[in-house]
Amino acid sequence: MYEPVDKSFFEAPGLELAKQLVGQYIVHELPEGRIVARIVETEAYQGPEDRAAHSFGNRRTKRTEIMFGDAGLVYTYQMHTHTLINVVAGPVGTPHAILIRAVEPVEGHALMRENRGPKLKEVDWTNGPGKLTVALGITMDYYGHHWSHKPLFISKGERLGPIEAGPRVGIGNSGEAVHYPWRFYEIDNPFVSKYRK
DNA sequence: CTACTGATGGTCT
DNA sequence: GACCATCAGTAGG
Repeated sequence: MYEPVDKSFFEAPGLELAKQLVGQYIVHELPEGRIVARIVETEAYQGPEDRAAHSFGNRRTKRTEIMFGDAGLVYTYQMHTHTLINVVAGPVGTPHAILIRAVEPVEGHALMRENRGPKLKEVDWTNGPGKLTVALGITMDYYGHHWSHKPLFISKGERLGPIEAGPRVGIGNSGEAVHYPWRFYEIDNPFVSKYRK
């Protein structure tokens, strides 16, 4: 069924990996059941040159430390009241990361509905980086986990439609980096967090 | 459909 | 004490 990808999957350069992640499955195996979701939107953050990255200028703190480690590690962090989740990219010492911005439910719909609340429509369960972690049951405890290991892992999926590149979301004060087209998403997929004019 | 806004708490200086 | 890689709500076209 669903098996983790090989560790070597994560060795691609940051921008390449961000594109390749679109279409892959995130699988979370919980005692209550299995949740599977397809990645439809990602963003690449490439410290130390990227003003918008937490690791800009090789800033190395308790929070960013994991990005200096192996590709494929899980980088979680808190944004206001939400948990956001990333895939570490680049060789050891290069603090790149890919933010998972939106996914599409594949399996475990009942669990996701339970996690997000019975009043919400399915499209609102996972169409944003802070929403999908709640839906999938992902917490800060996964900081430093590896995406090739159970119970939370990336599994081979399929690209269903063409993807498009555009500027990243929510990084207002980042100078030139604001315009870099480092956001990748499946065109017309209803779970993509937002479309720009 | 878009645009704006208040709530929110962890992290870093 | 400032700064957010956000969300849910509301108001209006």
